[in-house]
Amino acid sequence: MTIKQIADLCGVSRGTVDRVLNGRGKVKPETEERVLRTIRQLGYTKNIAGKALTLKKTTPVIGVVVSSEGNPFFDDVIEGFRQAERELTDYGVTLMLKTMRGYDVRRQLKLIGELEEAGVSALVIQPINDARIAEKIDALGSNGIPTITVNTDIENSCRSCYVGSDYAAGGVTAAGVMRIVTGGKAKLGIVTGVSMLLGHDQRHEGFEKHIRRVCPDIAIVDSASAMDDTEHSYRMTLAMLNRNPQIDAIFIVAAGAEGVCRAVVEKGREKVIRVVAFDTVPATISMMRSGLVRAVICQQPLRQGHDSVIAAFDMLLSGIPKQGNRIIMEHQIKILENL
Amino acid sequence: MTIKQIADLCGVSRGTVDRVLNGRGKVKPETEERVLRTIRQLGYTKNIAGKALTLKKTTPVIGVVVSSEGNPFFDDVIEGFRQAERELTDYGVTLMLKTMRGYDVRRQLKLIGELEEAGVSALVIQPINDARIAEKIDALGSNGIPTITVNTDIENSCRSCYVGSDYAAGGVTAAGVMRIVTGGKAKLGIVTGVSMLLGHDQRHEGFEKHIRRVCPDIAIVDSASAMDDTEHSYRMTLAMLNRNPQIDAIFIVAAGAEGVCRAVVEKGREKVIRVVAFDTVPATISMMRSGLVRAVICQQPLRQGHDSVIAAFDMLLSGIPKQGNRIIMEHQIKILENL
DNA sequence: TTGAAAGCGTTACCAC
DNA sequence: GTGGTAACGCTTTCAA
Repeated sequence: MTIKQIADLCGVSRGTVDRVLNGRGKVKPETEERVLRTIRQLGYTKNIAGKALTLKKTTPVIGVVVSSEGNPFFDDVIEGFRQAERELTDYGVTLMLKTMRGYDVRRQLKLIGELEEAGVSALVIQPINDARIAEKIDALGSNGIPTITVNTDIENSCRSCYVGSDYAAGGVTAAGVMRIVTGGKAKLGIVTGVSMLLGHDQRHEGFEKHIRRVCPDIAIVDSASAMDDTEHSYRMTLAMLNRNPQIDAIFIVAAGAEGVCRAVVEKGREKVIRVVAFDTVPATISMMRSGLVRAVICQQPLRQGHDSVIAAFDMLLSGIPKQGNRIIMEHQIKILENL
Repeated sequence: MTIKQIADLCGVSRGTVDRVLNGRGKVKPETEERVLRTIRQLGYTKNIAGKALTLKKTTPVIGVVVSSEGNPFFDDVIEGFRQAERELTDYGVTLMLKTMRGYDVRRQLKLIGELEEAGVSALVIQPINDARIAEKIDALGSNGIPTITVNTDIENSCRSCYVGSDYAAGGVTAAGVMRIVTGGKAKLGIVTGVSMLLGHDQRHEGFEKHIRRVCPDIAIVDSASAMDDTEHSYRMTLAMLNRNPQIDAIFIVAAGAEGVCRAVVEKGREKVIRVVAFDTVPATISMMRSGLVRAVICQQPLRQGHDSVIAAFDMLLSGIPKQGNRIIMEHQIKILENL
């Protein structure tokens, strides 16, 4: 079914059908009704090859906002953005990337505003889980600018699609890895993440619940807060190890592995403590090589970046996310051999 | 740079540039030279949006040949084929799927011939590693029909792209999993795969080499041949366990996990023997649930199917595989928690 | 409120 | 050998 066929069947012109399909108004109600009825009966879907060709004339810009500064995990995500951008050159699509440090709502709102000013056609954003951001996303949506959330999702907003991992499932996977690495027996310390991001708490909870359920001999003895910061996680871990010298395993919920490991080495416990962490950033990888980190759970940052931009493009092309409104990355278990 | 721009610059028509670009002949040598020179200088690449639109008129068919019968691993691969086919409906692309059982070269040649007769525009094939198949692939190539190899590759042919795993690396990953699952100490039996497929030997070799290099306390005491067949692997494993009652770990190189496990249970060794296997097929999954199989290495069959068809489509669209001539699936380590 | 026509980039076909 | 034209499906613009 093409627009032309619909038009012929209804005895109107292609332009009229286009106006109905895209809600551009200025169509007599009964004409609109007639068009809509035939569309419903014959099940029209926009042909993306045709749409792609016209899209090129407008050279659409996709805006991107991520808290990547000081967070090496995002190096790969951004590489994924760029990879997708290269794939989309034929469609005239370009990216406008704004990076920030930390999780300040006002700052994020400002960057979104700048992109809006610049006239972007779609948005890819790693949202802070805050009502003001959700509101902004909804406002953009009613202006015809779809938003894709990447890496972390946001509650109570009408974002078009989330691209990232299932954090709770990631926590369960990490628990399984811990089970195998420790042989099911350990005194465990947990280093937590950032509660401003929706995922970190979910991951932590998934981990603890599963450990308690299937590993009676793994005791969670203490926890420390890393705040996604190397220095902070170093000091907190050191304090934790001073409080609990019997700890022989550590789970790191999010960033901060470098600080944790420094503390472990400083206490001379690197032969005893088995660490399970998230994300294959350079620091984690080198500590895996040294044997301190036994396994890492990876959430495919490159693909997150790539797929989120492609999802934004799909929104421009067809108005619906091709793979549904949640594109979930599987967690990969990385050991020395498959780094 | 578009064909029209090139044409205008050379003072020829679009048709002529098209003939030069696609080698359709009937162009005066000096005209051709002129066109080629400007193309080289200005770096023309075909616009895929434009090409896609014309492709639709020809409703191209992609032919597929896989040895899927009796091999549940391929259920997911085929699901991936279908998923890609759905994504390509807008381009008028359809699939023509031929399945076979086992690895008979003549049979595979016959199926390829049938697809050629039917006028397919591109081929996706799980090739038997045999010179006759390689020849056929080359012959198709010179007739303008590109071939994508999926799941296993073939030596000495000019296939356009291989989509599948790196088998040697998969063997190394499996060795790492075995190292962790056994704590680095075991009497190991190996159940081998099918030597007609290029990958199985590579995987086996990658595994053994790595075990010998990093696990001095894992002794490889015996091996049995499974031939990708449940019955056969059952009998061979039983014989192996009778010969070597001290075996307490088994690595299964390819299919046949069900037979292996039956033999282990029959010998009453299911509490002692730790199995590491490949591919998350239903039988393997249920044995993982029962605790006999400790971990499975997965090579992303769904994505293999999907990406190979997309790669074939890319060949039709742009003449080169978008992601290079090797699309390598990462191996995923599956434990109970991330099945 | 609607229709007609041009254009996006490529290819196929027919005429010269 | 070569050029012109129509076609793929959609959007935009201009005219009515």
